[in-house]
This record gives sequence, structure tokens and C-alpha cells, in this order.
Amino acid sequence: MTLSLYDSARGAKVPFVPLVPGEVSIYCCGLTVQSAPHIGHIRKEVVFDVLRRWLTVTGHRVTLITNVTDIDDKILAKSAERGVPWYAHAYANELELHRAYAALGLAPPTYEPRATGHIPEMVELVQILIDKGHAYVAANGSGDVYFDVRSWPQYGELSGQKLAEMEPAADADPRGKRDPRDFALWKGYKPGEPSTTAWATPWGKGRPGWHLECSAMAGRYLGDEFDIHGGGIDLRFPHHENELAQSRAAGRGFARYWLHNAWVTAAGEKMSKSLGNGLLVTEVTAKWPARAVRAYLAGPHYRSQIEFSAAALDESAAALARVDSFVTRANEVRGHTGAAPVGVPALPPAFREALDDDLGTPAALAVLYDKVREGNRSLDAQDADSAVTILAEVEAMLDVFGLRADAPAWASQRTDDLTPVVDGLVSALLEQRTAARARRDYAAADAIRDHLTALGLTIEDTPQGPRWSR
RNA sequence: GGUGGAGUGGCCGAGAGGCGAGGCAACGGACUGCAAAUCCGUGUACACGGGUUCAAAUCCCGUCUCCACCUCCA
Repeated sequence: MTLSLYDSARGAKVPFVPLVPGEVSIYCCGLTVQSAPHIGHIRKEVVFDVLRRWLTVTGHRVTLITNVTDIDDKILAKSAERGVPWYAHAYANELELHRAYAALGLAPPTYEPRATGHIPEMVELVQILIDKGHAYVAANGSGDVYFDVRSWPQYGELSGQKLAEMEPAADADPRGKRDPRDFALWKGYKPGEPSTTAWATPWGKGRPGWHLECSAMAGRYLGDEFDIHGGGIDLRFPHHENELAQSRAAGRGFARYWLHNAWVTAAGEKMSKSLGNGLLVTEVTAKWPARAVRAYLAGPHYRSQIEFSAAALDESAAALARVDSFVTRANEVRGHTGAAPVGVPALPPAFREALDDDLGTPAALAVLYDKVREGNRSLDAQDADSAVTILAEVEAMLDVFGLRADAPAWASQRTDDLTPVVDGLVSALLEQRTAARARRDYAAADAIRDHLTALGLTIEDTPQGPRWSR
């Protein structure tokens, strides 16, 4: 079985065949760094991180390009409000984004180009479009350059929109457009804007339009044609439609598959910057373990809308705790029995099939949970070899999700240098409790346990002695 | 007006003609000094009204509700 993916352009699940066997090129629209990332933004990163891991596990070399849009109207507006240079505002938010990557165990993209670093590529692309008659300089002397949608009959092919059926542009100001649906490739410099936003071009100074950036950067790093273009479903139109039109009109093959993830809702509505209902990644990771947050975002199918709630995060944390409990127990057994896996542990076929079917993470997780139960049964039955075999399988599955508890991504977050002290104190108390139990002084034993429980610790008695955890 | 999506058991969340995904919670049992953890067991859910079919949560028709995109948005 090979991977199939739901291609938004075709509106169907189709077999995925990379352009170059064994290699996959992905361009994924990143953030416009006008503010700190919220939990909805980071879902996209988690989804594509899992896809990247799965492609890697199945033998592909993956190149993932995720851009940072570091100049746009809102960045200019917000930075002006704050009284800081627009690039400083954008950079501060870019750093926030990187902190969010690290917090959620997301590997950085292969490369993360910034829009403003690719002006020459953009100018070149605009020039090609002008030369081919698909773009024009605005007639009003603004210095804007627009894509001429009526010159490109395929316009609408990605989103299934028909030009004639589209809502008449609410835009009363034609801004020198030939058609209200024409979109800006380049925005002419306006008096009052920072001089640092004015790049010289053959048609006057100005700055890039949003859609243009992605086409230019994808072309630069992935070539004229590449495998997958990803992003949030809300980008499908107009952003991706425009990217596709301008790239193909320039004679480039562009993306062969389009993957769109659904959003995270809050109280039934899409989280967004404009609604102000976005929960920042930092707010969420302050309340729940980052691994649980990652599990919450990676668990549901990527094309399903998910509703953010505290209860959902709690459940995610509880489910992960059961998995972790098995991993801990099995590792202990491996340690003191020296048991080794039987044969070569591999990812269960059902797990592979689930992910091969349009990245079916829910079904894949179901396989993981079943394996954990099976592993716990082996432990209960004192079957160490079987438990250790299953442990290896469980860890391999967790790895695909980026959820292995011992992964460096999570380890580096443990900076609490009081840990050894706490370990020592708790161990000392547990030794006293063990002694009390040995002399059947259960009142004293329970008093110690109650004390520790009140501090938020969980005490468990096992054949190898007491174990504690938080 | 156009385009797309959704309504599933207490909650989350899959599936998409026949065999009750999975998780969380709850209840019963095993285990335990008591617990915790673990395991075993317990649910006749698919917005509503019609229809097709031997069989519908899944297909068709109609209705209701909600969301998104068509303007910046992961």
C-alpha cells in the first residue's frame, strides 16, 4: 500500500507519487508575523510535521519550505501603533513562532525564507507576467501591479469558483484595476509609509503583494514544479488560487498536490487574529504539558475542524498518561530482566495503513492504544519478552507522532535543577513508608502517602517497590 | 448570489451501505493491607421528515441548525 492524499484541487483522495522517486518537496504557507502564534496556527505546523515524519519513515527525503511573511499591511499598521520599525515587530513575532516550534517539539523546516529576502525573485516573476500579458501596471499612477484574471481562463481551477459567480467586489475603490477581481502582485509605495518599505523596480518603488511572495519563494527553493503545497483551508481562496494562477501563467508547473488543514475553533468559531479569540500557544502550554497539546493537535484528522476546550486538553493528557505509564513499566521490566524484543519490531500494518490513507491519525492512534493495552496485558502476565517487543512498537509509533517522551525535544524542556533534590526527598519518605508497611503500621504508611498525594504526587506500589510520579 | 464543510453515545472524536474505531468519564469485577496503576466487563449513538435497499449513521429527496471562504487570516 502506498500513500494516498486528499488533493484539494481534484477534490478527491489520490495516490501520491512524488516527482522524483524517494524525494518529496513541500511548500507550506507560513505565518504573517503580525502577532504571536495562536493554537490554531500551530496546528498546521503539527499536521505537516507529522506528514513529514511519516514520509521520512516511509523512506523519503523531505524538503519542507515554510515561509515567513514579514511585510504586509497589518505588520505596518501594528508596528506604527507600537512605534517600532516594522521589521523589528515582524522579527519579534518570528522569534515567538520559533519558541512555539521548540515548545511543541516541531523540527524547524528545511528552510524558512522571509518574504523581504526575495525581492529579486518577485520582481522577476512580475516582469514575466507583464511580458506575457497576464499583469499590468495600474492605470492610476499608483505604481501597483495587478494580475489580470480575465487573461487566465483557468482562474478558479483550484477552488472551483467561477469568476462570473463571485461576489461583486465590495471594494468600491478600483485602484486602477481593469477588473475588481484582479489582485495585487506589487503595491506601489505610498507617501507616509516607511522608506524601508520601498524597493526599486522597473515600474516604480514599492513592496510585494502577499500572493506573489509564495510563488517566488517556492520557485526559488523547490523549482518550477514541486510535490505538495500546504496550508490552512482558509488560504485556498484567494491566496492559493492566486499563487497557482500567477505561477502557471508564468509558465511554471507549480504544485502537484494541494493539502489543506482545517482550523481550530473556539466556541464554534474559527480562531483568528481579527476575532481576537485566538489562544496563544504560550497560554496553552502554560496550562497543559506541551506533549499533551501536541497530541491534542495531531490526534484528530487534519481535515476535521476541532473545537478547543479545556476538557479536550485534559482528555488528551490523560490518554497520554496511560501510554506513558506503559512505557515506564515496560522500561523497568527491560531494565531488571534484560528482556529483549522478539524478532525485529516494526510498525504494525494497521498503523501504516491508517497513515497511508490520507494521514489517518485517528485510526493510527487507535492502533497505538490497542498495542498499549496488549503490552499492559503482557506485563501483568509477566511476559517480559512480549512486553519489551510491544514497547519497541509503541515507541516507534510515538515517534511518528513526535510524542516519544524521551525525545530530545521534550528532554531539553526539563530545566528544573531541583529535580534531584525532590527525587531524594521523596525517595527518603517512601523508604520510611516501606518500613512502616513492613511492620504493618498502615496508619503511618498512609499518612506519608496522603502527604505526598496532597502535594500532587501519585504513589503506586509495584512488585519492585513503590513508584512515584507527578 | 456563488463555493465548501459540519450536526455521531455523558464528553471528545473516527467511520461512510451489513460486522458498535479509539480516547476521556462513569459503573461493576480481578489485583492491592487500603489505594493508585493495570486488566476484564458494561453503551443498542449517528439533527429532523420521507424514500431506495434484504440491509442506511453511511445512498436519494426535502427540512432545520451551525461554520467557513468569496476582503487580511493556519
